[in-house]
Amino acid sequence: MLRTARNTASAVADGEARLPIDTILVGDCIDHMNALPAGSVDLIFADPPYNLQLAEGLTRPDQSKVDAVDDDWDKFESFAHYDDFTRRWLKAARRLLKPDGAIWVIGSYHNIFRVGTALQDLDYWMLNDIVWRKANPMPNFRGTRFTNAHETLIWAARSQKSRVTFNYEAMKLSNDDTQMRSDWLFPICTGSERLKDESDGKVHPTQKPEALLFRILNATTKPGDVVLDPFFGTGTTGAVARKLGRHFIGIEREDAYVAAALKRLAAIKPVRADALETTVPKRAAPRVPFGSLIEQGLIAAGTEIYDERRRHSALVRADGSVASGPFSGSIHRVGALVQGAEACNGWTFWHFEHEGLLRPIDALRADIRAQMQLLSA
Amino acid sequence: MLRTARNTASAVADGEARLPIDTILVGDCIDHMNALPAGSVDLIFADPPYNLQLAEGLTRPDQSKVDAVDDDWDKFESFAHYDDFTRRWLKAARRLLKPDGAIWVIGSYHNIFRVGTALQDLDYWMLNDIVWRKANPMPNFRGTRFTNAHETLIWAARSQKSRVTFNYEAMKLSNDDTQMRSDWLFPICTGSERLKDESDGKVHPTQKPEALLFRILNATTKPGDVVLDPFFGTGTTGAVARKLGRHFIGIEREDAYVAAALKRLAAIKPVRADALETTVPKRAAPRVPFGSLIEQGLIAAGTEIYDERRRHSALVRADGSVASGPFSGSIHRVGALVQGAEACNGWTFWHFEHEGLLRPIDALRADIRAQMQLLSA
DNA sequence: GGTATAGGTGAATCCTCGC
DNA sequence: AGCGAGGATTCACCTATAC
Repeated sequence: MLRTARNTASAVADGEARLPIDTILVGDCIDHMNALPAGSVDLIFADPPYNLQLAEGLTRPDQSKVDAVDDDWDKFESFAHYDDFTRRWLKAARRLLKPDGAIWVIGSYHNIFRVGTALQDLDYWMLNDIVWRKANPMPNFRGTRFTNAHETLIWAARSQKSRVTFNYEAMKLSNDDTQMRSDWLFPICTGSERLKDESDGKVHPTQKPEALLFRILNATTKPGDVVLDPFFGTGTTGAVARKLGRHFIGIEREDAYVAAALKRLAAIKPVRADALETTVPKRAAPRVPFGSLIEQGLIAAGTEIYDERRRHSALVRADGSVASGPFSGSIHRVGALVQGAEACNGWTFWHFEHEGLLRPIDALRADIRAQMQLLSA
Repeated sequence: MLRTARNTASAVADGEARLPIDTILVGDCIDHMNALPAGSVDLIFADPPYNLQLAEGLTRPDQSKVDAVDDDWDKFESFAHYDDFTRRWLKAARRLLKPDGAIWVIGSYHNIFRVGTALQDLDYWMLNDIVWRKANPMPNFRGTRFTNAHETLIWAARSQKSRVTFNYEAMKLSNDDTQMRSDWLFPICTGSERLKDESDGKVHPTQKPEALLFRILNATTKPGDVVLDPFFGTGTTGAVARKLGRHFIGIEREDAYVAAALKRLAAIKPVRADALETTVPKRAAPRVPFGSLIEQGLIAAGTEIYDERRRHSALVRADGSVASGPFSGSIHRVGALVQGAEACNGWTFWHFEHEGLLRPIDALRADIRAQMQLLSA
């Protein structure tokens, strides 16, 4: 029997009539996932039990006891049991994903290799492994190993042919205009962000920082997407999803975590809608054929166009093709041919003369797109 | 039939009468390992094929072709075949290790999860996973994923009860007196260190940097130890072992690699024991991209920011971009656009309001850096 | 002889749409 | 489904050449 805790009046969209959006489902994650409709979820974030094999009673050099993860939910009899559990929840998760859906799983060296192998065996398609470098990891108190200063995340598509969401431009521009790398630096979750119980202890032993989820959801979901977290804990995924205008479905077994998550989620304020807007990336911008530049008089048939260094030139013809020596065809084809290259982006390769300077013809396309924007507004 | 290439007159120690020390064994690594005496090796370093499964023909944005790893030795029919190969060589390797011996294996997300699972299944005992962060990785040319900027190493003991060598003090000393962490930063192998053939091409497609092996051997072997490398390639492990006064046994199948390794090893001069200390680069201030200020809650999405004289303003958006009138993009890009300038340092140009006063957003970056410094101290 | 510019390159599972 | 065409995409190094 499944119990459902609903924390908000949920706006249920068409076609998602049975999807318990912005809700925590209380109980076993495999049972709950199997009861949800197939192909209904955009992204899954999972922070499964790590199967830590800790010896009893780790103490710090000052003899104080380390509050280790020793909860029952992290206990498995063997790798075989852990693998069985892992494969069952990953299989249930895959059924829930839309064809272009993706999954994130976080883990440590105790379990991430089992998870990665299972993902590959279940025909997920690996996209990246990401390293969360902890700014403030727990030191290795015994001085017997390297400080365990990172955790590993796997980002995988539902299948090899899935065309997953990746907000490349957002990642790049938020990273001082260079590509976001696979190694991320964040502090662990401490201070006021860390949920405390009545006796001021941690509510959850492995609460993840919101910054981590912020980057994940920003990078691999769109506003309005549905994000499922089968190991919801105290609801970090839900909290960030709400802030970012995404929907969540949480599944959690422990009542104490559910209670803490509900309280936390009730206090979340979504960010302003206009702060969720993103720059339209070039690849999502409407297609503008070169011919329409000529039709609209932005460039005249008979004009000569050049590459940046004037090593090549071509003649713009009335039918939207260009000609250069023995070659003629599209701006792309001719750009490739004159260079002896396989391919070429004619929009950035070719330039026209304007007040003695060369400007890429892509600037004219941008003018047309701006004009289209105005007209449709 | 096994062939043996011996590059030096080897000093054979007592009890190691049959151990081909400081030698390259030419041929299949599993055959060779099975022919060596059990329990005779202190450490194994292995850089096995990664099973990359690359598609045809990746080009850079400038249309130049990427010289991919397409060697036959990296081709496997399926994960099952790769697993079978992995388990066979790891089993042979384990037989060779002394009771307190250990192994290092390096890989990428294509193979490292298979390797890690196999290690655990074969009763190796995992000690750390280590992340080699590449200072200069190849970018993601298509803008479809995060830059694959690291590789993963696993350090594992022969068994749970092995008492492995770990030179904790040496690591701490060489790391500004703080514990060495599990994330290591090194450049990839380029320049004069990279072995070139007659036509100036690379001899081996995946030559590892000596700095990586330096740290590994410094951390987990003692002078005089025997280090086996079953995928010897052009002999980085052997070169560093000799420099550090350790013995090596290399196994390699490809004659071209063996020839290059022999030539390389012949030129190695072991350094004096007292000169083994490595110089440690000063830790640079961590780069803090604007997006991480939002992720970490130092500035909220939806906040307005201004230039010093409030002539311009912009909206901070959740994805790390800012928007001002018709412009949106990075803090730098939009700073330039609103001024009509070519470039702009957004960190000093944009300000936020704090108790009625404008403070540059650069102050928030300084806060994050100070916080990270504190946390890691 | 330094300095500026140009060119090359690295373990990479690297596109999308319409016919 | 496969195919062809449009057109999107790069960072930190290194070396060589030109002044």
